[in-house]
Amino acid sequence: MATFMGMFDYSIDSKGRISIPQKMRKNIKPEAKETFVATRGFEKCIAIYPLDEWENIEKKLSSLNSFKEKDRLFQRTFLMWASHQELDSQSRITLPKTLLDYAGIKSEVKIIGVGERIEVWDPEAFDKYLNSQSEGYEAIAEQVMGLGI
Amino acid sequence: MATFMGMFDYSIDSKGRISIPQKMRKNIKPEAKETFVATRGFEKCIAIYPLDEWENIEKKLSSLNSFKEKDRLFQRTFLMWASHQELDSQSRITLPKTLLDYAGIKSEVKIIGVGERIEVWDPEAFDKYLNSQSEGYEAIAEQVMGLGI
DNA sequence: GGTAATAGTGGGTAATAGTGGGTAATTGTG
DNA sequence: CACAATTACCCACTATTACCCACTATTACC
Repeated sequence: MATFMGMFDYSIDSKGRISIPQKMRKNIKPEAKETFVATRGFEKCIAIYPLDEWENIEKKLSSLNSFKEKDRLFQRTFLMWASHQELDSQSRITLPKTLLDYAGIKSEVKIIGVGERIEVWDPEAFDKYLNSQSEGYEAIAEQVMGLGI
Repeated sequence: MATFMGMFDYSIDSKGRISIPQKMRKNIKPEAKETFVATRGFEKCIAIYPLDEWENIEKKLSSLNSFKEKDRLFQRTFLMWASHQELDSQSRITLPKTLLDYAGIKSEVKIIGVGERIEVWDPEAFDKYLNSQSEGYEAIAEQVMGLGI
């Protein structure tokens, strides 16, 4: 599994392009073929998966039954935000305007590595998200990681 | 499996033609032979399947028992809306007026990729559909995909 | 510490995707 | 059989995208 980590301040140019940090590029598998899937993330951000990771998600999706109403709703709302993007010769991808609008991104972004995916946030939105949490870092760690690591 | 995704704002011209977005065309298999089947979708939209995907649906339909009344009803209502459409030299297909009327489409449309099919919506109808859902994106994801993605 | 390599950023130009419409062929109708 | 109406086929325009080149600041290396 590609494990992305770290936090980077980058910028988006007038054509909607964003560089993928070299520290993240170097642990992308060759089978991802320089291709990513950009989609709406949970909370107000953009999520970017290398192709090989995305295919795991597609496998899960293919088990849904499109003759069921709730499955259809999820297929639609989940897939409508997604799009394939290939690295250009400068190691950038283009993010669709719909996603930039959703995430409230203007020109500066915060890129963070979150395990199997990369997230792109508007800097202010990210601060706001962190500050909106009532519980601190240590408290959440204890809840989520439970009995220890 | 051809996995269509993404959301596009397109228009229908005075002859009822609609372009198939290039991002969707490029993951259509050659055995689909530039042919699609357009039919009535679930909810207020038009569903478009590449020929090879449609054949899977036909297989499912053929497993129905036409000696049962309910099966007959479904066969009829499902198939009566369907028609083959081939791409023209500009990568467009013509949508029958019956379908456009059903979906309430005037001239602007929202095209969304939903896995094995492409859906065409009237923009307002699509917003209405999304807004009519009581649960948000994150909540539905958790329900349908279980423990998270 | 100085120099070379490279990561991140910006922008110009050619290709092409999306859109619109004209004319010929086809269909079906009176 | 002639006509109207629809459909198929072709050509043309425009906005977007893909591809390429260029610059600067940081990082790696000797």
